[in-house]
Amino acid sequence: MLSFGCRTTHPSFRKQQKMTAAHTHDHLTLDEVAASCRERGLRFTDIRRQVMGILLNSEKPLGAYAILEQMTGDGSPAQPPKVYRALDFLVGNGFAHKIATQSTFTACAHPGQPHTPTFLICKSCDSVTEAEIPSSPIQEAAKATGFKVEGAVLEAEGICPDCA
Amino acid sequence: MLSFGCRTTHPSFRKQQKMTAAHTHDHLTLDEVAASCRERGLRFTDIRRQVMGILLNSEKPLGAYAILEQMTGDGSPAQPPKVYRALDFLVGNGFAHKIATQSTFTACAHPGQPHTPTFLICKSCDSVTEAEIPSSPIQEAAKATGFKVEGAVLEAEGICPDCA
DNA sequence: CGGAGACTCGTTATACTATTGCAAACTCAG
DNA sequence: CTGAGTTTGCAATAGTATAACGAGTCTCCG
Repeated sequence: MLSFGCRTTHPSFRKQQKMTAAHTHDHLTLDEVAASCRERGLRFTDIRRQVMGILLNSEKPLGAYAILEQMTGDGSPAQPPKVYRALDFLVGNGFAHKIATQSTFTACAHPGQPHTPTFLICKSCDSVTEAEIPSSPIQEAAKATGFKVEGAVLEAEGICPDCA
Repeated sequence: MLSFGCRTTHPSFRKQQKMTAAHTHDHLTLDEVAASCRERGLRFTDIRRQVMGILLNSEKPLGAYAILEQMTGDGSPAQPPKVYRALDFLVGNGFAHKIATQSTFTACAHPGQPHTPTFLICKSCDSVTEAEIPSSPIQEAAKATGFKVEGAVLEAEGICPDCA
């Protein structure tokens, strides 16, 4: 079951969740990220804010160079390390996720707690939904072998409800 | 629980499984792949055989260009498309897997049935073990949302039993 | 204040991963 | 043989990510 507050790029799925524009749990706001950083003693710099804003604004996950293209604000031609460093920060602190099978990045839909997101990627419409699996079965499978899991990537490709 | 016949790159783990050199289920042989191709009407060409051989021979997953480097047999400098086309064939037909988080490839450890492998990647010794999760939890999580899963990637990073 | 240490940023260059496009060669059934 | 479909050779290019290094900035603490 999807947790409440899941983030999906699929417009009509969002409608199903009966979210409102005013107070959506679809994702964070920049101010909330800023507050979280303040609490945790992290520096939410201009570049990081800019990248986070671009991710929050996007319907779909974005590649690093797609983000780069949107960073034309300051006049100087943005360089890759700028984006990758910001993404490292955002992913490392749980504000965004990397989708490994696509080499794209997306804002986190379940902020607050460290978690292992599951991404459901529609082959037909390219929408990506961040679901949450209650108790990770990977943990169990690994535990049986003595492997200590510190982080996991779960990504599924298929057909979303609206395309089916 | 790990299925019997799991393939791991970790030497001492292999020892725990009490595998023998003579008749190991650690992985396929080239002849078995060839036979499987014959059965299914697939063409197991020289290039594909060569790439499969390199994967089977390797302790660890290999990047496409690492494979390329080992393809010096025929004199002509091997081109990337050569390797990628062979890998597409091998992965597409279940003889090998791609490890998305590393952009590497490895021989399949559970041939015969289509399956969703789980890779346990040790941060310490870089070993990679292919485990198998009985009933995919992703399937269940997705089913609840109406998402139809056609393929999934499960990869966990952590510490293997021998490094712990 | 002011110095030390840690973190962040700008910049250049480069490494690594993967695909496109087209023509030639091969394979196999009819 | 012949034609359709597949595989290969080859050249170029697209896309993703990091290395290295110096300069600047923040914060803590004396």
